[in-house]
Amino acid sequence: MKKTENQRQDTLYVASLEKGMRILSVFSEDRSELGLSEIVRETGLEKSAAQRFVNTLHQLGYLDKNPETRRYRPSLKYLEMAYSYLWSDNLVQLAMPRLIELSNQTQQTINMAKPLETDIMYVIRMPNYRTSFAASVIGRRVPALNASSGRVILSRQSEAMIRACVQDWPLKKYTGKTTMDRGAILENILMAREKGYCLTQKEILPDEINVAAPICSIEGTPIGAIHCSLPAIRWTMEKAEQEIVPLIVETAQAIVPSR
Amino acid sequence: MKKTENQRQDTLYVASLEKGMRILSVFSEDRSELGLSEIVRETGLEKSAAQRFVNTLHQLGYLDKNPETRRYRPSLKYLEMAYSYLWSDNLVQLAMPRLIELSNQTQQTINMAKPLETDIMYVIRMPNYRTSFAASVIGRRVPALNASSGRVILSRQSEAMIRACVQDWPLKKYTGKTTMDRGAILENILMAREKGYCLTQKEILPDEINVAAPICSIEGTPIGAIHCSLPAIRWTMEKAEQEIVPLIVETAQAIVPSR
DNA sequence: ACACTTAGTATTGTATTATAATACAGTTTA
DNA sequence: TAAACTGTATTATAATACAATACTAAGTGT
Repeated sequence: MKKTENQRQDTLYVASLEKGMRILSVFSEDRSELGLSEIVRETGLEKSAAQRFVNTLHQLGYLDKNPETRRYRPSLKYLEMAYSYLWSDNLVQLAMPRLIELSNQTQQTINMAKPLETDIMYVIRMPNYRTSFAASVIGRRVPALNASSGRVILSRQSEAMIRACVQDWPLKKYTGKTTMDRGAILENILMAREKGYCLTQKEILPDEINVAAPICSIEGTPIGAIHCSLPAIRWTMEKAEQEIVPLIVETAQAIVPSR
Repeated sequence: MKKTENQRQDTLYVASLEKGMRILSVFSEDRSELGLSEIVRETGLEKSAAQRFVNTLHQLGYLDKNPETRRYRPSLKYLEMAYSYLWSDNLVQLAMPRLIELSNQTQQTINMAKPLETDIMYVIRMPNYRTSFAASVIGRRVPALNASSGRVILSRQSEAMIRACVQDWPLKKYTGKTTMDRGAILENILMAREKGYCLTQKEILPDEINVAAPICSIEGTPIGAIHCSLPAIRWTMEKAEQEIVPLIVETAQAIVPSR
């Protein structure tokens, strides 16, 4: 065994726990069922280590085991954790009733997202018409620069910060129409900065118009965004601006977390 | 230190990981922000142990730390885990578009739940009018006997099994109208067994009528349920039976997982 | 403003516990 | 029918998690 490059080798760091969590987190959108050897491959752990940790997680109920195939899957405990999170986030609690209301009014798909590193993560989703599965589940991460929510959150930062982020942050090509031109993205964000909301088109899904407005703390720092997806077949940017924007902006502004 | 009652003391069980998970899972609906000492109290771990594990989980990004109060909260990683779970569950993937459709048609609150030990857990929720926060988030657990979904899932088991469960499983008093009479519950379930759906009233929320239908595998074993909540002010059991039941039952029957 | 309690943090020597290696047993592939 | 691959079980070793304890900071009550 080569000496691992573990800098944080203080006595307050439990390496075993890290390995266990590595296994929990190896399951993902495209890795939803894994056998032991696959886990070994994906995590880089020793076979015997993987064996012990998987076994433990199975006994604790975090991984379901298919006795036929001997492969593992995330269990409902994964969902229970989401429940704990959602209760701990008072922004979610504040926003929930208003988003339900908004979803009712507009009869469109409504989301709330929070910034997470260079991404945004969807924390509330209320689909209102047939969309991709990915677009209907919470916990999804998308590069902030790709999403109207991410852009409108960024738009509340200093202009210097915005420029830096637009330059450095990752960007992913989702559709043929995904803007990969960082200049255009900067322009879009600066526009959002002026107007107080962000409009995008066909960035992540081919036939979708998106409207987003920022949620800010009392001090003015952006902590999330509400966003509405509209089918581009039946909507135009102009119509969205007239009919949807006011509702989104008003709802977002009404959400001001106590602290 | 007394010799712990750890039966499963085989070499394939990593006790450290268990302790770490114990900390992750101590956060819940009513424990959403905890300091170190509180964690010590709630988990029963040694102070120094809690210190190490909390520290590790914080460094790994699973716990957010408020530098002011030095208290910890579940991080967005908790949500990311839900995302992994949802992708791994093909029942969820199958059901999602149909539930969106159903939510559209009925304009009522639609849920999908799965059995989990003696509870059910909500895995999809689509609120359509103002409800309690608890009723709008996934991952929530409710005793199976309390919920129409739980009952309708049970109703597809053998009558012997039903009787046993109705006798033994836990029951929680949510409202003044929550049925604590196990005889009445049995009757309700047997009725559901005949009719193929379950109707309840004011069991968990004071002004709510619930309609549930089972989702079964090809072999006929119940693996989940769809359920609709109606405000009792505007609905009666009869109206629900006429207008909602057919839609719910049809949707539930249309969901048959491949294997 | 005072001691006083409670909270979080840092350090260390020890042995308990996680460890890697390896052997074994089923399954699928050629 | 062998070969290559899975998952499972066992063991001796030392590395790592451990509890104790001391320290510091922040509240609490008188």
